[in-house]
Amino acid sequence: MTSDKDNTITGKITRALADRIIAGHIAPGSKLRQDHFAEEFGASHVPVREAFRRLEAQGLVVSEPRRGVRVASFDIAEVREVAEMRASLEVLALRHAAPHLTTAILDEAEAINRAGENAADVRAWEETNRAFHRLILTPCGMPRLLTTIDDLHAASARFLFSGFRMEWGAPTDQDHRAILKALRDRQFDVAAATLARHVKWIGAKPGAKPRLKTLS
Amino acid sequence: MTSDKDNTITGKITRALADRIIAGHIAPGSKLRQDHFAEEFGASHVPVREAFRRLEAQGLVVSEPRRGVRVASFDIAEVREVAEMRASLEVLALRHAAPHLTTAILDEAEAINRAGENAADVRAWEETNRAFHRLILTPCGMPRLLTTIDDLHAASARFLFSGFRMEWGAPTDQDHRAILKALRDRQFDVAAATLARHVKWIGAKPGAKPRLKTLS
DNA sequence: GTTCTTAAAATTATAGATAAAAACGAATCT
DNA sequence: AGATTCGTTTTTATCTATAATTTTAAGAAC
Repeated sequence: MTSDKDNTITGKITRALADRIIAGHIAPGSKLRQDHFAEEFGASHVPVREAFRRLEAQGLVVSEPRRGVRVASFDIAEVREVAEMRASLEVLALRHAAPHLTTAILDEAEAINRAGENAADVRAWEETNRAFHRLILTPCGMPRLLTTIDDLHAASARFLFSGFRMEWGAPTDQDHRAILKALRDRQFDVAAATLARHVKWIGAKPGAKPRLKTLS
Repeated sequence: MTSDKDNTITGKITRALADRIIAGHIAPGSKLRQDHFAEEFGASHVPVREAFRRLEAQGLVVSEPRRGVRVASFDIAEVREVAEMRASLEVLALRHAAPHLTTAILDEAEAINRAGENAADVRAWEETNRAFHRLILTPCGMPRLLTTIDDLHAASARFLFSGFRMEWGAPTDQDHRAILKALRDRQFDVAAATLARHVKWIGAKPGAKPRLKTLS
């Protein structure tokens, strides 16, 4: 989260490109030409370059000096890496958020969870999934941790959208329910363990086709 | 960790500014004026702006649109936050690195540790401390995790250098030795637990003067 | 047919210039 | 006296233009 509302052109380009990359609209490894996007957004290439730097820091693009930037490609190893990082950090966040979780928050989380079960497509489901995690983790009051988790969520979502269509929904929502129940019962260790397993499961899914190329 | 060797002007400015901010040469909250640094580095302000975006992602500066960037200020809460994140992530890295740790690596780590005991000043000690951690964690083979840890190390170092002069050295090096011993004995859980305590200790140090202002 | 060299085209990286927004200060009004 | 408004000045954000570097392609030599 770079800023509250970033009305600057750089911010708009950053968000637009991030959305496209995450949605898989632009294939991994594609060259991103600054003039192209400058023309598309009706801007010069200077803000485009600044947007590239932000995306680079987010891990969505890789930049080779004097050679331009490409959409970051990821293999199954990196997906697992992101999943493990998420597991560690979300558990940390949950530990600190747990004491501040009110019944109202848990009720809202349950509502989001129910909405996720009826999600029409992967995109909508991912939206509610992210909302769920964000809701129960935000009370930890650790902004740097939350932004790092957000970046990891983006990477996860990218994988989720990229070509591989697995059966999504049921199992994870069961996990969500189990987490909420443990939180209501004040069994924080159980909640944390369930959360860790839940997050890692995404990366360890055997059904994932490893047809993603690694070019670096 | 933007690139291997970043000969571009943006890279040079980024490193120079990061060093100064970490070393405490520029006070937290100070405005960073792009023209000023453009002139100092004999460059235009475009690469300066790109450097700002990188530093922003690293958490070293905060940027308000149309208002410029300021050196990020940090209070004791954020120091603890960074310490906890480091603890979680370094433990994760160590768990994956442990199986690949050779005797040669551990010997080198011990040599670095010895060098750290004779460090003349805080700066030199931090250098060896970072080298130690990096050496035993790199074999995990998780690049994203390692760069995130590097960023957290930078934040930690910033706190270490900022005004507060505590007795450094002895206790942490004992921790380092304990970690190495546990690794040699293949007691990975002990090593991980010691590492976590060691990292958190930095942030929890009661001797730290909380005279750092938070302006946000 | 392959490979090396060389030239041309495309693209990146930076500089210089312009417009717009915010900070600062002075003068005026209450 | 204090507050407020208006204008000046500083600084940011962006655009246009230029230099340098890489990639592409063509042609010649082997």
